[in-house]
Amino acid sequence: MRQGWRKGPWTPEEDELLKEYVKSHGDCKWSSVARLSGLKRNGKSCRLRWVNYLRPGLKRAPFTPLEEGIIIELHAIWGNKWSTIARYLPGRTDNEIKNYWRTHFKEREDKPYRDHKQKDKFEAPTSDAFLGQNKKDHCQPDGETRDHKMNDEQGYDSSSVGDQCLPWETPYPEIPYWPDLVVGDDPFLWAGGLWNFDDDLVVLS
DNA sequence: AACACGTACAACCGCCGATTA
DNA sequence: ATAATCGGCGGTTGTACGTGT
Repeated sequence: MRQGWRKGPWTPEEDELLKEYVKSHGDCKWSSVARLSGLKRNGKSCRLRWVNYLRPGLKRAPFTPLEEGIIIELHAIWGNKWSTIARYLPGRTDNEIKNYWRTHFKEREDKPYRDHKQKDKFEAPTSDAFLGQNKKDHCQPDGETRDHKMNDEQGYDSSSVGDQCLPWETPYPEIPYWPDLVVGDDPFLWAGGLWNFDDDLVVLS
């Protein structure tokens, strides 16, 4: 392994270098980023910085109650499949959702409502509020939530869309599913052209 | 005002699967 | 067939900032 990679917080100069690199080479080939961009960061660090911070279309705004509801529901289905959950929340990264879950819900999962200061805040709307009545139609017949450690045998059909782990049936047809290869970095989608959580869910016709 | 504590978030680490030589 | 490399993912840590005492 190559020694001497820089670590720690990114500087604005490094961000600019990385943006320039992605502009000219695309957001791939992270292994060559150090050689081609002049950055003293390894590929993984560059990829992480790009995906979680620099990528166009990231919201970087507080989670809305609607987004909270989506996270709660999808986590109940998929568990800690943060990247999968993130595909349903354009403009949000898996890291962002993971952090949000840990700070807002994980403690309560262990000790419900322990945090008196957050109790009221936790009254997040259930997805019923925005998913309508047919939620159960797309869950397990007995209404059980699936094991959080669901694996391929239990439900993923990873053959459907390349490496995208689609559930064997989309749990919520009301929520457009956005695998990366569909959404990509389309500024229109990421900018909320189809999604506007500040108001209401805009469903594709 | 100073300190302690809690929260939020950026970033790193280790593992795993896919790809390539 | 297999070892090396790479990209992606989830878990964890470090720290800046806010809030309470």
